[in-house]
Amino acid sequence: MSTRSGGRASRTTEAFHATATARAQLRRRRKGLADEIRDLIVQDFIWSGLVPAGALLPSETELSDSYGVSRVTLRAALRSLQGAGLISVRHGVGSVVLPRSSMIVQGLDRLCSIETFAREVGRVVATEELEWLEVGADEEMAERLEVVGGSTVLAVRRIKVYGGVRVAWLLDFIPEGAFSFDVLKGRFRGSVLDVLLAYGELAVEYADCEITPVSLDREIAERLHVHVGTAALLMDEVTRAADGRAVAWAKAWLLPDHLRFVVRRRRQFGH
Amino acid sequence: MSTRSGGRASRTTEAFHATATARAQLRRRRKGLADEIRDLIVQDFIWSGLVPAGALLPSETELSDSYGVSRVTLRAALRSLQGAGLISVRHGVGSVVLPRSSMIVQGLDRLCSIETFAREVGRVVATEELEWLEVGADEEMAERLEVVGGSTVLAVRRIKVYGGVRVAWLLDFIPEGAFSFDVLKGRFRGSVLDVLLAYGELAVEYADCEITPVSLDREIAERLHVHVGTAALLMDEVTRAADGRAVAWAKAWLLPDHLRFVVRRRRQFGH
DNA sequence: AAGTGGTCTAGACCACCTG
DNA sequence: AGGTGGTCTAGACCACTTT
Repeated sequence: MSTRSGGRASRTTEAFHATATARAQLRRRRKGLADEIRDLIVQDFIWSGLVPAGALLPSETELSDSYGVSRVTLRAALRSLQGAGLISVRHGVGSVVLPRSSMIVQGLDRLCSIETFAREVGRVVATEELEWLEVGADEEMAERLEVVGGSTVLAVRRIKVYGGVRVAWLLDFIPEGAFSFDVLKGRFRGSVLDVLLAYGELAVEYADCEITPVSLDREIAERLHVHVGTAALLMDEVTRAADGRAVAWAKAWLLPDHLRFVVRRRRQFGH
Repeated sequence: MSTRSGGRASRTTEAFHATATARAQLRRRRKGLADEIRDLIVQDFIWSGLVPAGALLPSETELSDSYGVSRVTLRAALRSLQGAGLISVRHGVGSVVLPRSSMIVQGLDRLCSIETFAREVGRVVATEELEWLEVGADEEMAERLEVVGGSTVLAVRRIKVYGGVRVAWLLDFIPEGAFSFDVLKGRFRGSVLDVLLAYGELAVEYADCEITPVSLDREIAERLHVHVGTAALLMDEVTRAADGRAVAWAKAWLLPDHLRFVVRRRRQFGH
């Protein structure tokens, strides 16, 4: 077997050659060729278990031949996998599949909700004091969401409760036109992000998130039932679709006693 | 003048064409062509003030002709400038020079030093109150660095100063055997990480970093010349080589007034 | 020496924005 | 319509690692 730990999956490629090329013909192009090839590699070699952690993917030349794309495009796909922490690319050696992180805490670089994070570790986060409001965009909202001032924005506010304790105060703003307000309210189960992510047509891709340590002022401290001056993490992020459109602006004040924030910092090559 | 705000700097390129091409011939290649071109663009158009904030750089075709590189390479340079937040590239329009932030923006998922981030935006951070100590590993150090208790550990402490203001208190621990203490001290220019990253043999790959908002206690508040209770970000991270060995443990207390922390949260692939 | 990834090029075509 | 950025290709050569 050519996919043993440490071996290269050369011969495994052959089985894919014909079908991969055919599949590439059928591809929908809205995502960019490199991204599609990336997803195919993940499915065909990593998720399938064909190449286990520690083993090498087929070489760039083999992969580019298999999928019928240029080596430049194939390399863009590998670079993407590297950026996601799925493989490590080593000069003169090959692309090593990395072990899946056993991290229990949520990585900040993953775009998913507190609910999803809790569910993954078998816990439940409750939502309290939920409020929906339709407001006119003030100057800050207009700037962050890239809409004209005064246009309608849906605001959602609520408290997150975990193990009977208030752990976060969340505030979301969704501009009119980005997503149907009615659908959002109907499908809402505590997280705006989960609804947006579930809608493929919206193509939500990423959020640029700024992190600031703050001392809670009276207003928010009262909401969270903690003392004024308690240290908290403020996450301020704009969620964007693949085309760069802003689809939501979220602010979250998070208490560190019950939530841990972890991020894997990786060495960069392209810089 | 073609570099007025909102205008394109077309004609300004002509002046550079001859000299830029000549300079490109003389370049040293150890940095990668795209990175060198990026640096030249920053010097020639941005730092020089030739293209003010809000105005457009010359087009990609013009720039690639000027510097004598392919458009692919030129685009890699622009992508890099975009990643550093110096320009905004807009389809069908051009590359807009962005106003320079007085804050140092740190992409949390990138493993690089405060010094490197500052340098990328043309700023400098200074190091003060530097102290080196060799200590025996206590229980916590032994656990984090995965060494036996009591083994020798090199500790480095210092304050980071930016624009005359104290912005961070840093503490690093390096276990014996991971890296020559003498080489580290000799090459140290303010950042332990930069020395480690520069050593290819060490193969430093990533750091797992935990982020916590804290209210500064008296000891650290005094070091940073701020009030007790000031909000700060505590970053606690273990830096690891490709083979998983721990090569350093760092703790940093960072004041948010002059440092910004951003992270791009990405959707997970496939589903 | 052979095979791998790293970089760069010239050319082509497409999608987007603006007059 | 014309210029801009966005993407992709085929081919070439270099640098690194392993045999």
